[in-house]
Amino acid sequence: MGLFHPERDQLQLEDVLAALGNPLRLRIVCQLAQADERVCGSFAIGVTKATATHHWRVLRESGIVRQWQAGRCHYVALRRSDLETRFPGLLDVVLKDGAKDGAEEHAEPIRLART
Amino acid sequence: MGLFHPERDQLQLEDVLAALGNPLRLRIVCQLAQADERVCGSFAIGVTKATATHHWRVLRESGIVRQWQAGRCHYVALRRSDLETRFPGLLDVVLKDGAKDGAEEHAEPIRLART
DNA sequence: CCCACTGTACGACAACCTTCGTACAGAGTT
DNA sequence: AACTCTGTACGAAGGTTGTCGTACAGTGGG
Repeated sequence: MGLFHPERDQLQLEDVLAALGNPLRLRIVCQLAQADERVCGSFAIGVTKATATHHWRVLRESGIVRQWQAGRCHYVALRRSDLETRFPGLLDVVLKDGAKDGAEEHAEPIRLART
Repeated sequence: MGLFHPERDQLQLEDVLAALGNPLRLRIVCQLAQADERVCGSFAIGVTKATATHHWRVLRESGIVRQWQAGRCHYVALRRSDLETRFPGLLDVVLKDGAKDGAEEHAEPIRLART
């Protein structure tokens, strides 16, 4: 069950905006921007694994993130250069705004709800 | 029955992105950007009046456009400076992308479906 | 080989979104 | 006053989204 990733020139602005137009996904992207890559499970997003999988899929299929498996974990990274090529400036706008308010991760993470 | 408009400092990036994350509204915004203000009914968007009202409301309540009544018509305009102040660069990104593909209005407008 | 761990697959459910038709409200015209 | 025109209000239908629980698949460690 390979993970679908759209090619850079298939990215649709409308899909990217729709993916970012959700508070949870917007926070995830801002958190992710502070590292080059991270393990999916390391995010303190306060939803179950099933829900998290759903949101990762939306982010991946809109072309915002790339995911790959390594051992038991899935890694995830922002597709910075692809986004910058197709929609120059967009990521800057989003991240700059996210930096203002609660983009920082909690010192005491919420972790997944009920595992 | 006044039309609700959020203040500039109440605008939420997430709402703006969600509003733009719809093909119809994205096209409307790109068309609207080519003029300072326009009559709502002058857009060739191919949906009924009721549906158009819905989309104008989403755009208005997210803070992307301002609407006001003059005589029988409603006028609409992009809130360029408010958007630029709160999310600098965002509108540029969106309009630049919209300029590539079908942002131009049809010479032979579709007009409303079934009036 | 069996267990623990990370994440996906699937099915369910409620909430929301998009669209429409119909009815109505307000403004201008005749 | 009656009519037209633009757009809103409301309710309904159908689709999509966000969330969850449960079950399963793949990997690595004992």
